[in-house]
This record gives sequence, structure tokens and C-alpha cells, in this order.
Amino acid sequence: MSRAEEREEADCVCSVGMKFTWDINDPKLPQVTNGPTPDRHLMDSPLRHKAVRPFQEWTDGYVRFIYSAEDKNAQRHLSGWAMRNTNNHNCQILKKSCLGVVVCSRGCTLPDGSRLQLRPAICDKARQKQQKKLCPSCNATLELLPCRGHSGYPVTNFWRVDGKAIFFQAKGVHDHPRPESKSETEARRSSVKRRVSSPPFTPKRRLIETQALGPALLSCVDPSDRISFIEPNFPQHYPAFQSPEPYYNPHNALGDTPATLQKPANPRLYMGRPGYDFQGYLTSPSYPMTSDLCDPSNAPGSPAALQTIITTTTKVSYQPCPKPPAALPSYQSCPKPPAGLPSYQPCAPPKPPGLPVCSSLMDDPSSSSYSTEVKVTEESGGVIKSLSFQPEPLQTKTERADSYDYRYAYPNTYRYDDY
DNA sequence: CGATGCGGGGTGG
DNA sequence: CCACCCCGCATCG
Repeated sequence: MSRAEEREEADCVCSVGMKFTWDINDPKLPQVTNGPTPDRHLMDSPLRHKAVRPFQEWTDGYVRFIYSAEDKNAQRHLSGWAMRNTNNHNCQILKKSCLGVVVCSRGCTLPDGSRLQLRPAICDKARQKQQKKLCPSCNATLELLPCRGHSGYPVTNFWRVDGKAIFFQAKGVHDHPRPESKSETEARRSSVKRRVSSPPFTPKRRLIETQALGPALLSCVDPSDRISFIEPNFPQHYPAFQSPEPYYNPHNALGDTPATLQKPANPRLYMGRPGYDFQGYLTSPSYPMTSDLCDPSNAPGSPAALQTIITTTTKVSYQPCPKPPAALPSYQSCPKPPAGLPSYQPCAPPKPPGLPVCSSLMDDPSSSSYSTEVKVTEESGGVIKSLSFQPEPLQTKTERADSYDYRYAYPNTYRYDDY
């Protein structure tokens, strides 16, 4: 996607020519084009045609994407972050909230210099079990760093199928390191399984596997197995450097996700946890925050004000899962879709109560760059703005010192684009 | 075994 | 009312 196009997508111009954009709760969502390029002639319409984009595994910030209904990853509502289903009592919009990341309570450093960042099990039960395990590196207990990136609550992701597209909207900025991607976790799991099932201990092979999957994979291994991981010469690609993409391919048979479009996590996110710095992140390229609030009245870093705007969109202009019985005659009930189909698929003509007026959310500006720190600065000039209290990316490397209460230390980091 | 979805139900603002 | 959370149930790989 060209620079110009990126710009156009992030076109929340808060002025006379205000260009509205969609919100996951909108009664009517933009139509989607097949091609990658938006229809310029309809740019001024809230319902202007939009183009689908390649799947984004690691979304962050207040962003919105439109994927092709054929996109396998989108169909599965995947995310690199560990997201669990959250009941929002709306069968048309699937809501998921972030579980955070599991880390070593002692914050030890792995052989490769990185830190343990496990993917929290989605299943509650499994997660509890997971937390009882010990750090594969230092034997300390594991700890779940909850996500509080959305006004103190976990970052939420919303999915909605509409027409030929799958709409995705995220709210909040992850205030914790990335966990392993889902595919990595799965890979590790199967790897461990293989190992267990094959008696002959083969150090060589294990090392190879490890290198392929990254240090974080060391985690859930049996303590007895641990020693083999303390191998020197550990590849240093995890977590920050690796592109999630390679691991995603297994799920990406259709190849709708150009690896080149992947972007790493933003180092700034972690300022929220001063006690936990991640070298990997800090050295990784950054990308401009994907905030998309454009209402000047929110500017002054008032989480409260911000929340107002943000959460406003969480509610729906839709009927919560229409119940067949009395009431809503004009609505069909949400019939259970045939196996395989998400039940939140549109099942009734959308009802438009309150039109979510320009939710002041602009369209996924995040996609605007997969560049490096420097480049970001260039591009963002005048567009991406940080709140005054927000330190520069690299300054976020708060020394973790000894204190470990990195949880409630700072408010969320917000960013506003396109004032 | 878990990942996912669904949806009933409780809670606090 | 709304946004969140918890929990159990069911399906599926």
C-alpha cells in the first residue's frame, strides 16, 4: 500500500470536510471492494467503499481493519495476543478481551537475553494450571501480567461479519509485552509432545527445534528438560525481532498475509510496566501508534474523556441477540448457523437507533507504517501525536530495578492522531 | 486437553 | 442501561 493510500485511510479529518468512518457498532458498515485500493470517488462517504487488507496478527491501539470474508485468520478471529471470548450479549459482534502475558515473577533473563513471555492459556482452567508451573529458566513462579490497556480494562477486539467482509476493531493499547503467538504456542506444544513420545533423547534435535521456535518455547517444558535450553548461542530473535508471520503461515494457507506487512510491537506500550523491560522490544523497530481518536476535545490526556469516546462505541446500535419470542417482530432471531459459521453473522436487518456519529475514530492509521523508529517520526510529523506525559519510545526502557509492581504504576498510554 | 463460541447471570457505576 | 466479569456447556481439532 502506498504512502498516499495509507494517508487516505487514516483520513479522519476533523474539520468541515470531516470524513466519517465506520465503527463496529454501526448499523451499516462500509461496503467493501475486492481490490486493494479504495474507491476514491466515495472517500467522502461514511459508507464509502473500503478495501480489505491482509490479516494483521499483532494489532494494537484503537484500530479498525476490514478483512476479506475469505481470510482464514480473520474467520478464526485470530490474534497474536491471547484473546479470550467475552460475552457482550450481542450475537452479531464477537468480543474478545486480552489476557495479557505470563512472565517469570522474578523477571529473570533467559539465556538469549530475552525474557519469558508465555501465551496465557485461554481456558481459565488451563490458565490456572499454567500459572502453577515454574519459570523454566530460574525456577521462580510464573506470573500473569493482566492487560489493562483499555482504561484499566483489558484491550478488547471486536469482530463482525458483514456482507463480504469481516470487520475488526480493537480498543486499547496493550500495556504488556507480547506473548508467544498462537502458532508458536501450538508449535511448542506439539514439539513437546513429540519429544515426550519419542524416548530417544536427542539434544541436537531439540536445539534445532528451539532455534526454530524461540526461547520463549522453553517455558512449559518439564524442569527435567530445562537444562538443555540453557544452551549457549541461543538465537536472539525472540520475541521482538521475529516476524510473527512465518509462524502464521500454517494458518495462512491462502497466503493472504504478506509478511512484509507485519509490524512489531511498539516499545512504548511497556512503559506501563516500568518494572518490566523487554530488550527485545526496545531494540525492535517501532511503528506509529495506531490510535485514531481525532476529537480535539479529548486531547489533554484525560483517560476519562478518552474513555468516554472509546467506550461509547462498545455498545451497539443493534439489538442484543434478538430473542425469538415476543418483542422484536421485525427481527429474525439469530438462528444457529450451520456448523462452522460464526453465529454472530448478521442474522437480522440492522436496526439503527443512535447513529454512532463520527465516533471520531479514524481508520486504521496503524497500517501506515511498518517502518523503523526514524521513519515513524518522519511519517508521523503532525499526524501522530503523543501526550505530553508520554516519553519517547526509547525512554520507555524503565529500568526494572527491584520493585516489581509494574502493574499499576502508570496510566495507559494514549495517542491521538490527526488533530 | 485446550481453543473457541455461546449465553445465562451477577456486579458496579 | 451499560460494560465487565465469571462460569458452565458444547463443539472441534
